[in-house]
Amino acid sequence: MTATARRPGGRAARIRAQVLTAARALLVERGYDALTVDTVAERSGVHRATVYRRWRDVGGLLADVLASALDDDWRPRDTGTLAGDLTALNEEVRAALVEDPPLTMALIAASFRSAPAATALGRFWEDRYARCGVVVDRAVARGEVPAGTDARRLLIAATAPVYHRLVLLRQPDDPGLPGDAARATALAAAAGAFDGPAPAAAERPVGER
Amino acid sequence: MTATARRPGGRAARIRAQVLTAARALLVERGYDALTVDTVAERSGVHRATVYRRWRDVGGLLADVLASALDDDWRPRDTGTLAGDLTALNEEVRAALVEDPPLTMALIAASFRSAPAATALGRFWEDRYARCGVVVDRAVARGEVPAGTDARRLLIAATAPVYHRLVLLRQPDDPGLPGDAARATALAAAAGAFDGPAPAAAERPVGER
DNA sequence: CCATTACTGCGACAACCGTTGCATTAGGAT
DNA sequence: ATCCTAATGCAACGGTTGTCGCAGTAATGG
Repeated sequence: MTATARRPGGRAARIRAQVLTAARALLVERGYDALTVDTVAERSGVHRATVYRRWRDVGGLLADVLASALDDDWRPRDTGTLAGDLTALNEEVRAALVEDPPLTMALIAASFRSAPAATALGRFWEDRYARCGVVVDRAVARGEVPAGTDARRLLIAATAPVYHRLVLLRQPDDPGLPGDAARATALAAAAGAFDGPAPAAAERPVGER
Repeated sequence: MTATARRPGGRAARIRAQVLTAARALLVERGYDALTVDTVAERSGVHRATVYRRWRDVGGLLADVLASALDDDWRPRDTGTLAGDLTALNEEVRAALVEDPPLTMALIAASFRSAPAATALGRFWEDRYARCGVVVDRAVARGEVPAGTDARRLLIAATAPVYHRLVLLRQPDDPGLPGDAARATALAAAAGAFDGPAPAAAERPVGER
């Protein structure tokens, strides 16, 4: 008696691939406003009701898209200095937030309408920040920052201003912003601003919480 | 506070007051999800079509609510130190973001669906940051930070992590967060991290290439 | 007091959203 | 090969959203 395991390969998997592909394509081609369940269903050749049953709404679709985008091989650049690494990171954040079509903005917007999309986006960022931990490790190894530096707090301090100005404040894009925030944060870190209670050089996966 | 300059007092103004009052009440009583044009219309006793014609959608309603909320007498607290002032400010930000009903979160969510709501919210925050400039002025006067410190960048560096973690990352509320971000920013400011309103490329710290 | 103008109430309408009951089909198991 | 089950296709539905034309009414200006 096998437990009611899902059927891994077959029609279900094919349908899922069709729908997610259509959702991705519509998102980059026509933007978030054109992304309705009905549009995705029509584009993918799958019936409306099926999409509603399996994904419930657009947020569920985007959550699945996000989850399926977690397994890439992205890594932060290595520029040789903490300020340089953080600047490069912030440039990527900025590029993602001002790109057109506004894919990242669309996902953020969706996260306010759908709980699944919100948690999926949180997981995505969690993964990204975890991968960035190596940036702080390198800075510690170079002696740029104290050994007890809290990588998470440092990374958030560096990137948060970029998100804040482009996403929340909706101020016009400023090419100097990534570098400014990066250098200010590096300076603060060197001064010991992020000395935290977390054990130094901790290599345990950040997935737990 | 001016709606249509054509006929300031009369039925039009009365209708507007009824609708905005109903919108405010519904927002605090039943939350953002219950705030539809139809609900507001029914509650206010004004016809659906009238609300659609004058405000277009929920975002337009919230934009008007926000605009009418700009004239309060809010001022940042004076605690005697920069870190204290920033902590107090961040505590207010945190309180606004975790309050229930989630009024601030509702306005942020609305800003992703409606351009008028987005600009209105931007104006609101712009006003708030301008009022907070005095915090930096006091710090300069006390000699805590250099005279050329850019108040805007400092304030954003201090508050952005709070918004980032509670709004974008959706991490659980952390009572220590406001103080941590405030102290780190005060430390960075004392080290001269926010010197200069528009740092040129020539002012990059040594060691970066 | 009357004429003009602007706004509102009203009802109808199409479009869209999401759900449901039922028949059919495809996968996997025996 | 045949049965069993889960998933899909299909059609219809009720509810919501947003718009429109028309008529009535309140405010303004003479």
